[in-house]
Amino acid sequence: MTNPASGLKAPADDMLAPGDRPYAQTINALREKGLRPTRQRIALGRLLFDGGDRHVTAEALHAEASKGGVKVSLATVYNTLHQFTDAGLLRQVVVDGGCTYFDTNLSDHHHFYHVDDVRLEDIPGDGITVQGLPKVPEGSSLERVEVIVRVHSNSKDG
Amino acid sequence: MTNPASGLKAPADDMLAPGDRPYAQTINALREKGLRPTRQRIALGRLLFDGGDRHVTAEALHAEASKGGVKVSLATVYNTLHQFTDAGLLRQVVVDGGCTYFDTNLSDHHHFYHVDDVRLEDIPGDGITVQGLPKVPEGSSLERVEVIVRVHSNSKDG
DNA sequence: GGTGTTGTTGTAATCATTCCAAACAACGGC
DNA sequence: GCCGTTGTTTGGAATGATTACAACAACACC
Repeated sequence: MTNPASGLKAPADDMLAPGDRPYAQTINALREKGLRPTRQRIALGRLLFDGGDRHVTAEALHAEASKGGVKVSLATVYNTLHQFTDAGLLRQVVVDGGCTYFDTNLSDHHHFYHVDDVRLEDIPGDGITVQGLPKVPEGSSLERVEVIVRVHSNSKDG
Repeated sequence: MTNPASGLKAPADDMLAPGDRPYAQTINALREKGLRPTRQRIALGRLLFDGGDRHVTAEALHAEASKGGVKVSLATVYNTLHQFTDAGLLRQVVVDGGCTYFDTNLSDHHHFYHVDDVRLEDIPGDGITVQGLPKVPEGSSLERVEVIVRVHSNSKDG
């Protein structure tokens, strides 16, 4: 568990009665990041961080929230995704001009990009190393090395 | 010279009188790709391929053409960049949701992305190897492995 | 409970890009 | 060289993701 956002997961606190403030951990995690634990942030945080690693777009998360009965505007979804990113709870991944993906997996890893399905997939195992990288140019400092493996689906029906 | 687009470079043909059809090579190169050698394509091709490797956006190329007295619409610049890409004369590089870059360097290489300047730079030397890549997922086939080294400028005045 | 601060919302604005139908230009045959 | 055919260009409208904004709501603190 290397994800600092794991504090947003559902509380393991079994002393909580069902229906009683079940998001204590979520609330604390948000507070620690200096984000007020609002209804919207809590709901989006739970969608993002309950369960495994995810790659979401703003539109997709908004749809998912709406479907789940969470009333939140698209503008707030964008705001929240950016705030979570700034707080280090999410990572932005760029693979395609069309839209921006946010990745809940913060560990050092890379991606398959399924060009035909417009879908992102973590590259399992952190065994990837990039050899032969030159020094970064004068006056620059390294932020991150991204490896994106672009793949096509070779389906017979495509 | 591994660039198939090199045929678009200015003719070395010194038998051409100045001002006389100086674009014979360009015209042939376009024809070979099944593209009618129009005034616009010739002009954009020369901007792109005369001189060293380049990374351009549609907007930037359009501005450059206009500045150089070439009358061409933005729509045509977009069309032409995509046609050149389909013809294998250009490569598209995605680093940022904001806009699409086209790279005249077709050799197997990677990029620095200067986040603060919104600028792309070839990584010199093709010595980069990526180790430990897993097989591509079932039903998928590899298109390309992209390595993007994201760097910030550590300027004192920024 | 009043009040200032922070967050949310709907809508308008922005920006890169694509779509479209009409005008235009290159080609091949004569 | 002229002409019809076909591919290309064009301006402007449409699109789609994202951001900006100003009004409204929730909260924190006294």
